[in-house]
Amino acid sequence: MQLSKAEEQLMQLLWKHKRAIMKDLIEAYPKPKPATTTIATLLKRMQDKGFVEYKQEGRSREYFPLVKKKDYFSKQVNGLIKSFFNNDTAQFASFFTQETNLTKAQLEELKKIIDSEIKKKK
Amino acid sequence: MQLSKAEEQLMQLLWKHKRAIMKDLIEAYPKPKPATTTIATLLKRMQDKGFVEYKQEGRSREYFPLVKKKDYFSKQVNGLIKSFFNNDTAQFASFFTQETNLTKAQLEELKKIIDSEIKKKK
DNA sequence: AATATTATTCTACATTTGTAGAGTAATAAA
DNA sequence: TTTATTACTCTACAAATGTAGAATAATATT
Repeated sequence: MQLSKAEEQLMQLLWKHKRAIMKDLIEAYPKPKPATTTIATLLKRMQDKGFVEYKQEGRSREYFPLVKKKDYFSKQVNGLIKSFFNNDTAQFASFFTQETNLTKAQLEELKKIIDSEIKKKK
Repeated sequence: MQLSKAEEQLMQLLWKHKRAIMKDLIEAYPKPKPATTTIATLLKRMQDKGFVEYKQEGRSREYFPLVKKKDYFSKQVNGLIKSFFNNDTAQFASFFTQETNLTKAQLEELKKIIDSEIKKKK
């Protein structure tokens, strides 16, 4: 099952905090902070979906992510690549490189990374 | 406004066909083809959202996309980069390069593309 | 102890989404 | 022209989502 938009936003906060009680999470929200009950609902749903767990800590709970941000992100990107490039990762990569506004310096940087990846693969 | 999952899937078909009447679209669906009315509903909603338009062609309509696949895709990727990498495209790029299973050949290929991009920027 | 504060759960409700039947108009076939 | 077929629109409805008030339990204040 997937996280909805609102859930994903909250997940980002959790990833950032590593572990957090509801209070912290709400504080982390910008301007029109949602009601505590809203967050409570989201956390509960995220638990049901298996993305979050908590540990009772005194009177409150310390929530923490069950899935790594990296893994979640990878899944997202792969989903995109799958539907838009028919799973051809390389095609995506070249598209990305050409369509994104990376500066020359960033491109150089990227090239360096790719080079070291190539070496690793060897 | 955004396309929902089902709408996006239909959009992919439209992008592939360039222009198509409902019949073609339904045919393009795999195994458990949705009811015609389902597709009709989706097309209507997509119109409301401004992603699709049609031209009456005899007794049926020829539907066509109003947004380019490329643009739509870019927006998706940028959304991801924004929420996961705080808008740091380069960081995303390096992450992508390291986490994706590109073969050595694909990496070489990508490197070539990046090189030509670098030259373009120069 | 009586009361206020917190942290959660329960319930609720408006939207959005996925799916499709019923109805209708236009056209084609008998 | 009577009937069947097509191509839609309208209406419907269950599930998922976004949001939050009311109720409750546990704890902290007065």
